[in-house]
Amino acid sequence: MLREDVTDAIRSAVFDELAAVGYGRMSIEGIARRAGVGKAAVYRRWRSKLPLVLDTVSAVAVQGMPAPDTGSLLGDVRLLLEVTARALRHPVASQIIPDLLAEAARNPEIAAALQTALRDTQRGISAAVVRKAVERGELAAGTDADLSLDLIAGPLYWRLAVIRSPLPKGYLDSLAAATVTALKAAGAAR
Amino acid sequence: MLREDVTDAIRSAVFDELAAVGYGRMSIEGIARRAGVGKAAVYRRWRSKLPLVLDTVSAVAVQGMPAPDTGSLLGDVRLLLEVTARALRHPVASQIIPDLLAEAARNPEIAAALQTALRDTQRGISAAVVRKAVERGELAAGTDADLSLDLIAGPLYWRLAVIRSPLPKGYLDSLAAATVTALKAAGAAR
DNA sequence: ACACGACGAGACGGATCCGTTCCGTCGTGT
DNA sequence: ACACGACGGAACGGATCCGTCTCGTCGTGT
Repeated sequence: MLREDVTDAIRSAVFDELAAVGYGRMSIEGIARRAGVGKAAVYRRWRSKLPLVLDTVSAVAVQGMPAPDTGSLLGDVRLLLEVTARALRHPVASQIIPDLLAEAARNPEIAAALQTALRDTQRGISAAVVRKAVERGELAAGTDADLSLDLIAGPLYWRLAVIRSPLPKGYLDSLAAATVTALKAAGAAR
Repeated sequence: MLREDVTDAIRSAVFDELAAVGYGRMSIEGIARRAGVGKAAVYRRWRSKLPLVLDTVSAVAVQGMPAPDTGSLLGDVRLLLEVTARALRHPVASQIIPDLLAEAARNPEIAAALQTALRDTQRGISAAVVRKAVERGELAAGTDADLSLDLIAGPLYWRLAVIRSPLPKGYLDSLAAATVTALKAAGAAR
């Protein structure tokens, strides 16, 4: 019977190691060292680095974020941006996510794992927000779901994970307002 | 006298190696092998991996992109998106840029190099586009330059470098129209 | 109370890379 | 024409990691 506390220590060490050195440089030796664990304890659970990371990442993704439902498109977008910003501010997340996304361009299995862990979740939430706005008459019926996700998620991800600049006071409000306007324009354009 | 063809072969190999394995796994041994060159030829030019990459990246960034000037905000944004999309479609670029950006979160020297190579350039172009639109009366005078860059660059980078989905026909047109609307809203909000 | 087995530690042979040093060759500048 | 030096190749000791395999210890289930 594998000890759960050891499993947890390893999973936690994977996150720290991913954040510290990235997937490329990550080593099982380093993870075991960081977790205070023998290498055998790791190999007893996962065959290699890839399944270890895939499993650890998938385990986190299960925590599905519920779609916001504030009654207005602006409110939903504002809340969605707020939650996303909070997630992307965690130093560990903002290190690991871009790192794994870059690695996904090279590794189809990582790409698939991130697809279901991040992309599908966000796409679903974004689609739900748009759908409800259409029902309320705030957006045109044909509003493109993919373009909507790009408009909602793109600027904030760019700001927090690419440029890595801080968010000035009131930034999320301005961004939410601009995004809602963009969504309306995107629906009207077709 | 160092031979220039050898220097070029090394620089080219750096790009291929960065795209193939990423900065973390990149090795001077691998670069020399790929370039068909002795390791000494590399060490004769650069002291280690970091200056090699910094120098190679900086060399590319010199090719400054001119700010678009089509006479209308929509035209400028549309052209800017087109040029950016073309750049981000190059497989090598779309592999290297996210990889180095992720590494930049760990390495201040890489961060500084990318700052001047990418960020400052884009920021300048975006600011010029916004400034001209303000002069034409298309945007309010106080339109925030940082938010504008986020709105212009974010969705397309998200789409091409994060999600990595193809651009449907007419996507750039819809995106440009939505972005222009967002920019106008961003200016009016303050 | 006892046995099973997971545990941390670490040694192992093999692999890869580091940065340096030595060759013998070949291109270049004067 | 000649010498200087950069070249590709290869080897070097040292370092790190791989994946496996031993230890002796210690926790757990029955």
